[in-house]
Amino acid sequence: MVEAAAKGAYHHGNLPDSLRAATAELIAEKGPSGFSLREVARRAGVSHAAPAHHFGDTEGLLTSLAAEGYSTLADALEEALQSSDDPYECLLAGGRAYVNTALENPGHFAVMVVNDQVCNTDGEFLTESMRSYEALQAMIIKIRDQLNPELDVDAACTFCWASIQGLVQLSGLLDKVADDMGTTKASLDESIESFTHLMINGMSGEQPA
Amino acid sequence: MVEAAAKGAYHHGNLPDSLRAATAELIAEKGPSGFSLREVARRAGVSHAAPAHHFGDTEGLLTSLAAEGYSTLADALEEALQSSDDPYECLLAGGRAYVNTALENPGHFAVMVVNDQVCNTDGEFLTESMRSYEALQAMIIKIRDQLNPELDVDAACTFCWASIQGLVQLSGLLDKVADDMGTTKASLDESIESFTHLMINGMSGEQPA
DNA sequence: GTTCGATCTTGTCACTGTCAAGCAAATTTC
DNA sequence: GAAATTTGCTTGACAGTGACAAGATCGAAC
Repeated sequence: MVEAAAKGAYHHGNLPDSLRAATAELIAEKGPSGFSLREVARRAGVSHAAPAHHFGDTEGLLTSLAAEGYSTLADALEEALQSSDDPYECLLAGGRAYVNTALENPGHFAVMVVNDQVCNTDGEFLTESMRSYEALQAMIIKIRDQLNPELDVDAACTFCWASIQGLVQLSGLLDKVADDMGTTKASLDESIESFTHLMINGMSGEQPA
Repeated sequence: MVEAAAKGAYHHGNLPDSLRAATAELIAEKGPSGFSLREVARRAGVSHAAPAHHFGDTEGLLTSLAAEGYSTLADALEEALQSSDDPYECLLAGGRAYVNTALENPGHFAVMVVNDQVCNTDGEFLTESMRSYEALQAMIIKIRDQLNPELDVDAACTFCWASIQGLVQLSGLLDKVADDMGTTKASLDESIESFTHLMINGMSGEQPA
């Protein structure tokens, strides 16, 4: 507690962080089903039972990884939220932030989105996922205030969240890593734009220029 | 091949079907991570290696289950497609069909949506998932023809698919089974309506009555 | 410099997926 | 209608897994 960095200086250095990193890397490489506590321990250079000491069990480790992912996502969304006052631009920035974060953290997102091994009542998990949700909510409120005063904010939030999450999934970002990160990223950028347009104007609305 | 029903009459009766059913039940009970080949074999009353004979390995069994799920979904979507000529009513019927099928087949949907243990290049899997996608596409074409001639059908399909899939996920239909099926079903019905409205009119559009 | 608690290791257990070999029943072949 | 063959399933084995218990080792506090 004396030094700033000393907080994380254990025998190993900082095992919890190393274990999370190893887990993210492993899942990004082999997919969620390729995960194993023992392999993670091996990669971090510790014995097979070391993870249990910090995270209890598999669920504990994966939950912690998911919380870390939501924390990163929340930061990105909050930044996007303040990037513009125009509701369309703001939502677009949010979509880009979501997708970019997913691309940069495939191992995290694989456990964040759908994973029955994650405890979604965990404190830090709840805090960070709520922070992400609230950033989205603020974007939707901008839309309500400037475009449609009668908009049901809750319904719209669920709608946007589901849509963007579905997009990330459909793009195959969650299984094995996209080896063609380049082309994936390019087509995703287009998708984000068409999604944003459709979310705001709907399928019956006028088309973009 | 002589009799109609004889095709499935093995020692056990019809092991492949029994194994799929046991798998769906097990996953619905304990979630995808609670699945085990040996537990499935136990429930079907056969030895631990019996499944391998029909499905090769875990991936084979889960892929087969996913294909079965998409087949059911495609049937439901095709029925919804023909339920109305009104594009809004048709899409609404499609959304209801999707959600109802998911509710009635939680074990199937848990492996259909996101699962790196499913081989998505499998023939039957491809056939049935394409059949589902094409039913949705036909709905979107109705929208284009009657509401918005300039609609990008492919983009709209991806959008709808992602949205509805995201909704099913967010509703927690894929983890553990919803024990409160009643209330879930009711709130889902509302969600489907608001989703359909938002997909067609967008967040900036006029609100429903 | 001893105590004490946090960090990590070693050893073990029941369980898992997969493979190889064998058995039994059904179907074919003559 | 018996022999041969294919199909359906069982038994046995092996390396790997998650979780637990007990012990070792290190850092810090006093």
